[in-house]
Amino acid sequence: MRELSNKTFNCGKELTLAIIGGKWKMLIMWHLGKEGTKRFGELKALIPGITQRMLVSQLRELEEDLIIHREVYPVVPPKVEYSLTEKGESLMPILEAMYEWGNDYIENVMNADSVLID
Amino acid sequence: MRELSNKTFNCGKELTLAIIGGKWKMLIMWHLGKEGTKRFGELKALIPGITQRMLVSQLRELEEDLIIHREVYPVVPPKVEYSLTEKGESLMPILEAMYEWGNDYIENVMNADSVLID
DNA sequence: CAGCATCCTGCGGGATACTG
DNA sequence: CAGTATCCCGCAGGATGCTG
Repeated sequence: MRELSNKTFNCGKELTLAIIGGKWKMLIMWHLGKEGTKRFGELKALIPGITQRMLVSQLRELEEDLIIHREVYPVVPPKVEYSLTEKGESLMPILEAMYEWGNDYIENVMNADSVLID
Repeated sequence: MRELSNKTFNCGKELTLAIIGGKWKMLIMWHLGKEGTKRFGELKALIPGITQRMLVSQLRELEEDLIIHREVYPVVPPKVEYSLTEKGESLMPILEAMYEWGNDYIENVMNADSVLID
């Protein structure tokens, strides 16, 4: 389980944070969870600003943590598809709660609408 | 709202992550949410491994983001109490979900019991 | 007791170029 | 198309000492 087994946590929520906390991980999971299976190139197009290097590394870590599944098709040119595992799906309710809490915070606390890129 | 207003986010959940993502923030919120108001020194004692510098900075940021309230009593020696605001309370369900998901992950995926310090 | 002031380090993440 | 391979840098966070 990645370097996760080498680390210690004060509590379960820190482990959760360690898994979803990467710069682009929630975005990736969100797309896979809401829109289903995606190819590498599709994800790259869906996430403006991400570099290939970062997309690869974030995907690898999510895969190692058993959050996503990587399906390689032995064709030329290469075709690789990513999808959420069951464990990954089980994180969606948390992401949704964070999504709503964050949007509410932006509206009611920061009273701004333009903090979001999307 | 701290540097938060200077940054942009792809979506609400990233804002949420930016608020709770500090190294010790969830721990602090957890204690305040579960056990109520705490003094600075009590928090320090409750969170082994944290330095004074980090405790102060994490508390300041949480305060700036309106997650916790800081009550200063003008006495000698100083007495300062910290508690969750309503906004802070509204985060507890998310922390609890993360707590349970993480513990479940540790048991069923990592099948280990000793990853946790606590 | 509840801080602030400094100094320092690791590593998460960006930019760029190359390839089966 | 879906990746490696390098090089590089800012800053979150640790260590330590001082103070009203």
